Amino acid sequence: MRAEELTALRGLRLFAGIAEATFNDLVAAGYLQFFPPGVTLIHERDPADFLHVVVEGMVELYASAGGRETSMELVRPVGVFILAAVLSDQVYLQSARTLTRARVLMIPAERVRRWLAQDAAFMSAITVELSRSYRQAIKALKNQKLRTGAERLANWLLVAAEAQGADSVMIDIEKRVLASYLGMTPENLSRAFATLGPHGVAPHGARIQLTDRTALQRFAGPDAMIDGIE
Amino acid sequence: MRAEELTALRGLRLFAGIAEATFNDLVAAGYLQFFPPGVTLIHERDPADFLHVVVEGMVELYASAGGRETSMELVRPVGVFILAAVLSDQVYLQSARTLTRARVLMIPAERVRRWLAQDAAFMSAITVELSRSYRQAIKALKNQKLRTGAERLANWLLVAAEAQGADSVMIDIEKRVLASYLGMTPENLSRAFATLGPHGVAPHGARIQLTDRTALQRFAGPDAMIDGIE
DNA sequence: CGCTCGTTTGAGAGGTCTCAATTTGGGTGG
DNA sequence: CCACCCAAATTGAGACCTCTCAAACGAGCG
Repeated sequence: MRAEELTALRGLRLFAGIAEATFNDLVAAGYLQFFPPGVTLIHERDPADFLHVVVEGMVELYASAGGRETSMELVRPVGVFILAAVLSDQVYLQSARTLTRARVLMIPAERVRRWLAQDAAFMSAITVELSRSYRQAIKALKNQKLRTGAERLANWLLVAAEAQGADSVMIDIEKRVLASYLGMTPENLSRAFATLGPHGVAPHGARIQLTDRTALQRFAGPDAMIDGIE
Repeated sequence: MRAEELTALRGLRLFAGIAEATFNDLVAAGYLQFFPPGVTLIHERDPADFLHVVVEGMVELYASAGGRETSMELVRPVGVFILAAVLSDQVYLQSARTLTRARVLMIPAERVRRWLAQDAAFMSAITVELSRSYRQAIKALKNQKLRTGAERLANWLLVAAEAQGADSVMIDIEKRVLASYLGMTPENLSRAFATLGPHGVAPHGARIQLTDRTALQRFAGPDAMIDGIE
């Protein structure tokens, strides 16, 4: 592993303040692997064997039921996923697949649980990370129950514009994935973009021009208790 | 506090295995109060001052945005709520109000955080509870994104029937609250019941007769990764 | 007995989905 | 370098689901 990657890993909330020995052993016990795009890393309903850390590339968490499927979360470096299943030694509630070529560190669940009991700082960091995940899930649920599709898209664009610090948003995932993440069909995403036209949104392929941020905000009704990132 | 209530509290996952001194101090520091129905206990956006435990009655967690409101969770004895906000010293993402006359134990957040650092078993128990809450939120999100309203109702009925161990389900909350919890309007809940008619569901006021469990299951498509309780 | 509030029913509008056809854009092989 | 090809994205039509507004119904309470 490259030094800068190690540094990035060390910077994870999950490892904040934990003993050097704990960190080193966890990373040493982990398998760092490259995966091509489209590979399923974990399957819903399987027992949680590894804690996964995305070091490079992008991973999609998704879930299925009754023949339908939906995107639950998009994980970018450096991000952890399926922490809860690992901690309580249960089955995964979500599946995960690579969206791009990706580098993933997989730490044996048993090892995580062992250090948990021995390193109070690690336990503490995990609690923080778990709280964050929980609150993010609550926000996603509110987003889904309290807004229409077009409103979810509008707010997503505002957050993305903020993150990219520009007057336009570059969408670096397939629109079908974005549609699923926002809880709609690809067809509906296209129509949602059309709906946002009068509110200062002009799509040019993957680059979305925001010509009137104020109008978009008026339509979107952003709310820190839904859109806020912690 | 009555002895049986203390026992019930002690049985909470949250307090499993923690030191007697920790438990006693937490309970002693808490305020145990009766509230009439319809009282708002906590407000979204307020800083988290107390960890709440429902000892008696029922409490609804709900959230608002853009003039809309939705029911997020129904907490019965003995249940804890807003744990994540208390742990990370943040604002509440949800509001809470009593649905019935209710008895609630409120433990100062600062006290919870203090013991957290001192009692490893308490920290561990909190991690378990937090994991459970997180997974429940993920399930709720899947339920919302992957099912129609009628399907959510059908699965809710199946779970309730299981819990009540009968061929009929007694709904002990207002139907408008159930509708909001299931992510629909009261009008739509009525229509959802009508939709389930051909699948062995016959409502008689608050008592719902399930005349054909097999047919209802076929319609509902129950899934342990959504409806399972942990 | 009559009021009030929750529930149900009805009608119409808007949102969302499916299926199908067309267009666009990126990648490959000639 | 270009033509082709495939997958993704868009557009269109119609059905279904869900919401709003309005009115009728019914149970509980004064």
